[in-house]
Amino acid sequence: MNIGKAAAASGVSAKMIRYYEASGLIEAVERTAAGYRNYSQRHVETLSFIRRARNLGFSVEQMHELLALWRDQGRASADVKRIALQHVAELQRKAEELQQMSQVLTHLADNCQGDSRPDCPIISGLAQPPQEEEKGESRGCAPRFGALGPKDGQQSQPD
Amino acid sequence: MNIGKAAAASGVSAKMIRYYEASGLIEAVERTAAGYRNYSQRHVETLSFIRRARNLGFSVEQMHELLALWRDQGRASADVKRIALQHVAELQRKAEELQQMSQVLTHLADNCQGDSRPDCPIISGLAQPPQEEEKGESRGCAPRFGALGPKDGQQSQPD
DNA sequence: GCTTGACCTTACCAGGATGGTAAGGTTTAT
DNA sequence: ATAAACCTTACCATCCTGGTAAGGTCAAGC
Repeated sequence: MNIGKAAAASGVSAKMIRYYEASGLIEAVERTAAGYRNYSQRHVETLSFIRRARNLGFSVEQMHELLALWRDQGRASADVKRIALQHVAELQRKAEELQQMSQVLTHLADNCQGDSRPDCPIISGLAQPPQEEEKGESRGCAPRFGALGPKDGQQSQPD
Repeated sequence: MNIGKAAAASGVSAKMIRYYEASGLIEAVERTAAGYRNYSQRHVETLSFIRRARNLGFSVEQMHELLALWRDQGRASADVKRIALQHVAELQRKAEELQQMSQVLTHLADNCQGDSRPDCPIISGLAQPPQEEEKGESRGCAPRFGALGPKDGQQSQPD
């Protein structure tokens, strides 16, 4: 099957298939007399594997590792597990941060009247346009975004 | 404060601060007589938010929108709220997606013996086509990747 | 004063992952 | 046979990020 079919079957674009080949993630396949790449079902499986790993957020770097493990069936699964768990930790961290951000934004929206008045806490609660101090006391209802950022201590008190 | 200080305080590299400024995501700040950018605490807040949003995978495009909410004081708060809630929905969606990914990977890793045996479910789970329908019991230990929502339907039809 | 090192400025270049386009050859279907 | 659809390579573009270079500036110390 040519690259178009393989792309359709695997969900990886032909463009990316060539890219993966060029970058060494996958091996070059046989060509027809005309120079067309010729893929087998096995290749499609590999590509599907790659696509799924990519969908899961694995970097190409990590896929390199995973593919090596995949191909070398004799390898200890502990390696695979290690890589996967590393990724899980990362995913968890991101998910939590998203949740935090969502909560803050929701809180802001909850305190927003939703009418036509322009004094919305979503606006006042977040930094002003990067135009100087603007030392208005943010209308009182401003939620603190510091809650989101464990790292920065204070805010809103202009120098 | 200098760009370096602002970078350290916000977690956004000086490089990226300049990039964000050049690309219009943030406005240019005042300069000292020598041309140094001069940031206030508020700017650091904005930058911190940008950093978080970036960490969470928001595109610069989306951040543009988010930042526009804060900047456009004249906008009716209803609009702000609506847009903010859209973003909340997106945050939630992303968080859930990440959680799903995390769960799948965790599940895979849990079923991975971590010993030297080569039959690791992470590998086979990734290799297996997303069986959306799940009409066959696969091979028992195969985690369902369809849950993760690969959008493709089929593959594995040999030519 | 002057020197030194750490900082700032701009302006480039690179790289990963992906998409687009162009120019030309091939396969296939009408 | 001709046209459409496909393939090939080779560029270029994008986004975001980091690196480097060449030069200006600030804050310390002698």
